[in-house]
Amino acid sequence: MASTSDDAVLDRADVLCRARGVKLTAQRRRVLAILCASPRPLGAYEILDAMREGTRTLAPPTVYRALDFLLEQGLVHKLESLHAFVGCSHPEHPHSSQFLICKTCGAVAEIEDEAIARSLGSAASMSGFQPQRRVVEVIGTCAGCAQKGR
Amino acid sequence: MASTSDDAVLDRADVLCRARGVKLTAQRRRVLAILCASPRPLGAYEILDAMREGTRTLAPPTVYRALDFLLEQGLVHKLESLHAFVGCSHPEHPHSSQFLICKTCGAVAEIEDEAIARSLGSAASMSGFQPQRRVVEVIGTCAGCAQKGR
DNA sequence: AAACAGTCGGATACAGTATAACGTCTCGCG
DNA sequence: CGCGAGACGTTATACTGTATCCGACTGTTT
Repeated sequence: MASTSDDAVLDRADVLCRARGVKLTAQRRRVLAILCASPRPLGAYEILDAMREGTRTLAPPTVYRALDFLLEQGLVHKLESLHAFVGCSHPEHPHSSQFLICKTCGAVAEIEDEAIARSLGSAASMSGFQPQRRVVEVIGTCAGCAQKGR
Repeated sequence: MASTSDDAVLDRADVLCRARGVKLTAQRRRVLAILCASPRPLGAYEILDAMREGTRTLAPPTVYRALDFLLEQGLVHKLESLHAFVGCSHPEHPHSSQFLICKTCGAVAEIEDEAIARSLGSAASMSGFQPQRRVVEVIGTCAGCAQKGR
């Protein structure tokens, strides 16, 4: 189910890539579209299956290459604790975000919390460490599932 | 190279497990010893190889079972971004710690930063999210490698 | 001692995740 | 046109993790 907001995301991605001088090819756009249309993170092989809809015959490297590109461009994120991928909710500015992952319903909320970013940064600089990539994932129960659960 | 401090860690682990009424069996102790003796995180199959030294014939489940136990007891941590494991540097108290991972030399520093824990906690509670597990890994360049690098 | 329950671990097989290596095609450019 | 770079197809394979079944050991109960 591709909603209008998904189309909007894709259009924004087009604009971004053009501005950056990189190519959002058909395959890459397709992977992004599939991720945006999903309410939950998808594994690479789930994406692969989705792309095969309609008799296409594709192999894993195709998906991984597209994902590599999208990750580089900040258009998708990888959830390390799930081995899965999500579309980024605000790809315009470079950012390092954090994720709240509900293990009950599988939903993932991407947050961008300044306090977390700051405390991470200062902890790193205290050790003279130069951060390049930040993985921040909190696994637990979302508000909705906590409600139902009790 | 099992240093004296490694032995100390193992002894502390013995005491901890006894106090908790769980068994640090020979296999589990062995896995912990291998992890503690390594200056860098090890993958499950690297641990497996290390355990095979001396003609023993072992299969993956043996290592994964031991790792599950050690993870539950907080004696080792898993680094999601590396698919690898490290010995915990302070297993006495339950804790959620954070990791600085140098992609140049492979060294990992485990830190326990109150500010990070607090900001994570407050971001979660703002969404009504109940955290169970926290994955915080910063990938970058450690002080030593940054020195040499330039 | 015999029977039993529970835990640990050996062994085989397999599922899921990711990449290496090589070939082809296309496009932009000199 | 000829060339180089990038994107993609294809095959094979490596790496990570689990399911399942079974045997060995321990401690307990009768």
